[in-house]
Formats: sequence, C-alpha cells, structure tokens
Amino acid sequence: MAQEMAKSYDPSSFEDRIYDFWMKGNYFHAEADPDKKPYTIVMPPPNITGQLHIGHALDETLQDILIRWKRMSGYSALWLPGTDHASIATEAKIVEAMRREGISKDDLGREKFLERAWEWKREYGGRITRQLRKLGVSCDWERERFTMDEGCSDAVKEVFVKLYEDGKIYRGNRMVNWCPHCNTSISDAEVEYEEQAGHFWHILYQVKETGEMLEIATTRPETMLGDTAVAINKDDERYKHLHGCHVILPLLNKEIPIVCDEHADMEKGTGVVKITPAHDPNDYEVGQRCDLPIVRVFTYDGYMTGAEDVAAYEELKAKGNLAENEPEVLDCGKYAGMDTMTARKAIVADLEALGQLKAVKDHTHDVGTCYRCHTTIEPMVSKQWFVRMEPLAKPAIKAVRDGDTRFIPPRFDKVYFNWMENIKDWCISRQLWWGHRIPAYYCDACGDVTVAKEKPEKCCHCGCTDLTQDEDTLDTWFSSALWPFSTLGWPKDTEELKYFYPTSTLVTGYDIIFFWVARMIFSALEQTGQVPFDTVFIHGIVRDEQGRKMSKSLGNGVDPLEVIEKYGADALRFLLVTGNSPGNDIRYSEKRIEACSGFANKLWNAARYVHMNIDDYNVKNELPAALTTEDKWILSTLNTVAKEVNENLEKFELGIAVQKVYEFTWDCYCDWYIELTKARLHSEGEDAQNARQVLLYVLDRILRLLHPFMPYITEEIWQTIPHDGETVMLSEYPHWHDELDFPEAAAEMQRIMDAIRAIRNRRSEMNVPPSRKAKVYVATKFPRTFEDGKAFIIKLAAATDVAVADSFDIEGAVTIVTADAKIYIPLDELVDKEAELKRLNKELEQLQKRLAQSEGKLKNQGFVSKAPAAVVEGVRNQAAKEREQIALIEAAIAALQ
RNA sequence: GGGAGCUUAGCUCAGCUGGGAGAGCAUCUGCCUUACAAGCAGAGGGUCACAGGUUCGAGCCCUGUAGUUCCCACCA
Repeated sequence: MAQEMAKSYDPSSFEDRIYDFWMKGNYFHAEADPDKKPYTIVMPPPNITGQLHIGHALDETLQDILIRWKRMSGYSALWLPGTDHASIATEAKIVEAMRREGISKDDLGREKFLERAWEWKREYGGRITRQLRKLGVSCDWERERFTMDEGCSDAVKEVFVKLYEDGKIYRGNRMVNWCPHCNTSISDAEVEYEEQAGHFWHILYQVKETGEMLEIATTRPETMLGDTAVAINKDDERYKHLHGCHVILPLLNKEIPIVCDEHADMEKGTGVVKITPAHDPNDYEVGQRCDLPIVRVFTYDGYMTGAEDVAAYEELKAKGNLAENEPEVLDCGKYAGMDTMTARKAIVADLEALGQLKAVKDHTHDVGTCYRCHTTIEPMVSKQWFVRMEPLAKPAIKAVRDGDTRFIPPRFDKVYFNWMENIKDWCISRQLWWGHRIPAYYCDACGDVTVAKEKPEKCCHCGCTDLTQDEDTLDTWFSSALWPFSTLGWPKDTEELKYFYPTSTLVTGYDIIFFWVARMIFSALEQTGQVPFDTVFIHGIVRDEQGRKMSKSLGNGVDPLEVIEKYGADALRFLLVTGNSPGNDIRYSEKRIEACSGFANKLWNAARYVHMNIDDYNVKNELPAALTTEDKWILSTLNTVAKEVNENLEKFELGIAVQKVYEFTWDCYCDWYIELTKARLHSEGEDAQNARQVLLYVLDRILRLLHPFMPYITEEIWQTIPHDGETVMLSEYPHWHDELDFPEAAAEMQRIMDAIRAIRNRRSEMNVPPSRKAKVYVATKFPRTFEDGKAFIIKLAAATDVAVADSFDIEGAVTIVTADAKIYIPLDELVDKEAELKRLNKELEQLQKRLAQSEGKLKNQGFVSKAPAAVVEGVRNQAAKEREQIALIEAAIAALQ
C-alpha cells in the first residue's frame, strides 16, 4: 500500500501511470443509480481534425473539476465524451490531401471519397481524445460518441423528418452565404466579418427617358451585370420626376426600371442605389418587394457566368424544373469565365473608357468571410434547405427567461436573447459529402420530394420507384445541436436518457453561444420538451502574455502538451482556474505556471514531511480522542474552508474555491500547523502520536479538497498514505461537520499566532537575527491561553522563555502591543530609546486615527440606528480594543521617558 | 448604429448579498530553523479611471464622462 515518495516533485514520472490506474479501476464510469442523484455533463465534442489547444485545456479542466467534485460528493456523475465530424473542416483537410496527390473529389466519386474520409477518421479521429487524456479528464470513455455514429445519425434523421413533417423545415431558393472556396453554402453564424480596404466606384447610369446621368456608388462593380433595377426613395425630391422611368445599364445596354424602395436612403451618397437581387442580401429583399427578376452573373465557384451556365439554366427551364425564385443566368460575354476580381478590373476599365466612371474613392468596410477558410463570402441566391426559426426560437427564449436554463455569468443571457430574437431562418444544407446526407428523395418522374428516415420504396406523390437522394449533407451544427440527448440514446427511451437527462451543466466558451448553445436549447425543447441542461457555464478564452488572442498566424500559441511535459497537467489545470472568474479571459504566462508548479511542489514536500513522521509509527488516518488547541484550530479552519469551498463551487466560483484551498494548504497547514507541531512530534508518547494522526488526517483532507483541481498529484500522494478505499477520486469530498467546529480553540490559537507574528515583526524591523534569542514577557487577560502557547512562542518567535502575568513592570524593553496582550522583550543593548519612542508614537498615532474612525461611527446616530446590530456591536468591540491598546502604548511611552 | 465587458499595488489579476482594500510575480531586508532556497520570516507599495448621485456607510448600487476590448447589426 504505502510506497516511497520520490525525493522531488516530478509530474512526468507518475501522471500517465495514475491515468492508467484510474482507467483500470473503471472509476470514470457512471451508471444510472437510483440510490444516487445524477449529475451530467456532455463534453462539447472537439473536431476530429482538431489538435489539443489551450482553449480545450481550459474547457475540459473546468468540466473535470465539476465532475470530480460531484462524483466525490455522492452523485452518479456522468461526463460523456465524444467527437464531432466537423463536415467542412474535415472535408477540406481530405480534399487538400487529395489535391497533393493530384486527385479531385469528382475523380473519386462520392462513395470512394467517403471511404477515404472514414479511413482518415479512423486514423486521426482519436488523436484529440488521446491528447485530452493527458489533462487527466475523468470522462466515461465507455460511452464515447461520435456525431456520425449510428445512434447520432439516427437522431439526426429523426429530427429532420419530424421538423419537415411539422413544416419547420423547407427547401427553396433564398439568399445564402456562399463560400466559393469550400464550394458550399454556410449559415449566417458561420460568417465572420473582417475589415478590408476597398473602394467606392461611382458609376453613371443614363436615364432612358430624360437622358440625364444618375451617379451610383458601388463597392462591387462586377455585380452590375446582374442589376435588374436602380432604386430611389419615393420621398426623394431630387428624383420625383424619374418615377416610372428606366436607366440603361452600361456595358450591357440593357434597360432596367427605376423603382421606389425604402432601402434607398436619401441621406447616403446620391440616394440612388443599384439593385442586384442575385448577389446582395438587401437587393434580394428589394427584388422580392418590387418583383424584380433575379439575374445570376457568378458561378458557384467564383467565376463570371457564360454560355454553358445559360445552357444549363435553359435545360432546367425546358424540363419545367424551375423552382420559385430560380435565378436567371446571364452570359457575361467578354467577362465570362473571369474570376470576380479580374472581372472587376475589366469592368472598371471598360466603364472608364466609356466615360461612365465618375470617380473612385477609398473606402474601408467589413467584408464577410468564411469562418473556416476566410475566403470572402459571395451572397448568392441558391436552393437550400432551411429551418424555420420563429416557432423554434419562441420557446427557447421563454425557457431562458423563465430560468429553466441559466447562464453563468448571467450577463450572457442578453447575448442569447439578442440573437434569438433577431434570428433568421437557418440554412442547414451544405454542398459537401462528409456529413449526414439529407434524408430527402426526389422522384425521377414527377420531381417531387419524399422525406423519410430510410429510402422509401416509391415516391409518395406519384408512386414511381425511381428515387434519388438529395446530394447535400447537413450543417455540422445540426447534429451537434442534438448532442445532449442523442448521446444518451434518444430517440429511444433509454434508461440513460431517463436518468441523466436533462443534463446538469454545459461548459463552453462565449464564442460558441450562437453556434451551439442556442441551437441545443431550441432543439432540445422541440424534440424532448425539456431544456437540455440546467446551467450554461461560460468561460473566456486563453490569451498570450500580452493579452493577444492565440493564433497560428501570430505564432503565439501555447501548446498544452508541451506545458504538461514541462510542468505537469496539474500545474496547467491550476493555472487555468486560479485567479479567474466566470466568463472572463485568462492570460497565460510562464511566471504564473511556475508559481502553480511551485504549489504542487510545496504540497509534495509537505507530504514527504508527513511521511517522515508517520512511516515508523503505525499511524491511523483518523482523528485522535484528545485534541490540543492547535489541532482544534487547524481542524476548525479546515472545516470552514471545506464549507466555503463547496459553497463557491456551487456558485461556479472555481477560482475562489481553489484559492481557499491554496491558502489553507500553504499558509495554515504548511507554514503554521506543521511548525506548531514540530516540538510535539519530538516528544514521546500519546501526544506525539495524536499529532501524527491530525497531521495525516488534515493532509488527507487537503488531498481530497484539492483533488478535482489537481487530480494527479493528489492521487499519487494519497496512495502513499494510510487510507480507506481504492482511490482518492472516490473518497468523500470534505464538507462541514459540526463536530469539527472549535471556535474557542481557534480564537485562542489566533491570539498566540498574533503574538508570534507581532514579535517576529518587531525583531525583523530591528534586524535582530533569529540566533539572538531573548526572554519574552506577556501581560495579558488570557493567561491560560498564553501559558499553553509558551512552547510555540519559544519555538516560533525566538524566545528563550516566556513569562505570563497580568502585568509586568519592566524598563528598557521593546514593547509590542497586540489586541490581546502587551509583550516585552528586554533586548537592552539593542533598544535605541529614541527609535523605540518614535516607533511607539507612530503606532499610537495610527491607533488614535482608527479609534477616531470607530468613535465617529458610534457617534453617528444614523449608523447606530440603521446599521445591523451585529455590525454596530463589532465596531463597539473594535473601539474598546483600540482604547485598551492606546492605554498600553501610552504606558509604554511613559515608562521609556 | 445597438449591446456587453474591462479600468484596483510596478506587472497579471481576485474581491461572494454594500460594513475597515487582497493574492501571485517583481522590489527591499534578514535567515541554509531537523519537508520544501521551487523555501522561511518580514517590509515597502493603492485618491479602487474620472465626475456626480443613492446610503448611516460605496471598489461593490445608480447616472454621466474618458480610455480600452469584444459581440451583433449596417455600410449603395
């Protein structure tokens, strides 16, 4: 059982071994246990393409702390891990690898491509979870899931079909964000805006009826070929005469109408706006309102359309397969086949040659880019599947408003409401192969769609048996939105679902509220009728030493695996929670991680010290019958700390909780209790044995308290000390015990400690080395306390002996006044009378100041009558103490003069 | 344009429901005291961004100002 502890703290020598030990013991596994309360966290599934970065480390550490704490507190604590297929990211990776081999998706075909993707997943999909283990995460690996595994895929199909049958999913031509690089539509949430330097090109459009020139500014001249109108505001006096007129579209010499629309803002520019319904979201709206044709001039991979594209459109038209809002296609003639940037230059040059380019002005603006590849987004009208958001958003807003799910910290509910209340329909189809293929089947004969979980025998409209499945896959977030219940077996009514759902806490970063949290909430409410989790615990992001976001391009990323290698996972975990409050960003710094590892080292050495004292004495890990004052003090303090730590954890104040354990361990246990007991330990008999027991008992409780935060070192040490049970992670988490509450003893000890501190302080000020010891006289109203504490004063305050009495009449001594004692140290030759007088006067002055403050309060009628009685009483006591101390110091001054 | 956060010691940050400002690091002093020099014992250092207000009492609550960061929306 008890094994030797290595001479120094070397996390790399035991962390992996401990993790294996936990895995072998199956301690992470949770079952539906009717005798326990459930506590559930589903892990935000990292992408299978991912590499562990510091952000994961933070997210996982917070979850592991909560789950370990709850597990030790008697819950059946399930932490369910898994990974996300990450459609765009993964597909991009595979396509890129194929490109290096000189093959394209089309060369391979869908089936072969998917084989390759699964192969890739088998090879690399486990990398991130292997890396996670290094952090010490105690998740139930037996229940690990993948968003594209059978169960999750079934849930996806179930939800899609249900929403479709409910009319909450529809398909149609709408304006979507198109990424020409990924070659797929993406949702609004997936667009990131970046500021870019651009230009305003002022183009002249001639009015057909009057011949006058209208000046129109645009940031995207290449879209002008797709203009189907220009808009003015109906109230704009400048253009009232043009109502019902037309302009001639330059270059194409095509006649398009002048329309009136609210979108045209009189205050902006010339008040005239070109309308390109196919390639601008606002213009699309105008087009819908004014019934304008939609003319597409870009291909989906980012080139100007040409004769082929028109032919394809004509073919569709001939078949009668044109859907509502299907954009017409323009043959861009000389510009056909150019990429949009080349076309822009050519068009601008041609306009200039025509004399219809009036001006070019610099202009910076925000441009939408793809959140994956950062290619500029092309707004396009295209046929996609959408989730109708309004009916889903309403209950999701209500659930948070009613507190069924709460955000920690609460300010994030505003972010959530703001998004939910302004939400637009969610484009869920992606022109990708890696992902959940949309369970919609088109009839080859009638063209109608049948939506079903499995491929239907025949078309539900005409009965034809030739059906083709939709080529598109679903947005990755469609499946992750179901994660809290799909992973527990939904749509089957499993035991796990009944017991562990709704889950308890969701831990994630604020950057992912829209993508994921919001969608989980409305999906869960829609499908399960319950919120998916009780609490959303939001954290910030980890920044570098200068407060910058860590990024590949800056090269300022910190690799958590390297940090673990160097300092240990415990130090990293400790760093990530210490001194941080919910929702705030964290700065990583080398200095701080060193301090964290220093704490681990401190604990390690304290444990070694305990071993030195217990190993040969057959010490039981339980409290002795007889306790001394210092024992009671440390136990009482421990008890309070345990209580507060639980309260803090309950409120998700992890940083405060760990701070308290830190202070208790270092300041109370190591710096005081160990020192206080040293003398006893050198004595013989029962007293020494009792001290050993308390020393061991408190160490054991420290290990438990600290375990959720620093699981490895606490387990490693715990295994070497006498203990019950197999692992510290299944021991009981310390909490408040009435029988460990010793307020009087704690107060007594405090008096002694105050005296010791005051003596040390004085000696230090006077530069008296510890080697120079002196007798100490303590005049006090608590003689028994100080009699009992003599040994401590001798040992810890460099005293040769201690005399205790009501009062002493001593001249030429250093005088120290504490709240409960007046202490004399005759250091004759060291006492500089003048210096001592100066010091005493300074102290007197400070005390008088404080007393004046206290008395001021007590004289204040408002305070006395309105402040709580306890507060007033506190001030009264304070004032009395201050008066006493002043009297003592005045006496000391008088004695010196 | 809308919203949110931040501003506390030289640096990085805590500060729970309002009741005498804290930590780590850094600086300075003294110590190898039988776990730990990655240590021990001490010290110095703060108009809690600024201005008002509420209150017996404000770092904390309210209003405004400035600086800073972020999110959302818009941008012809």
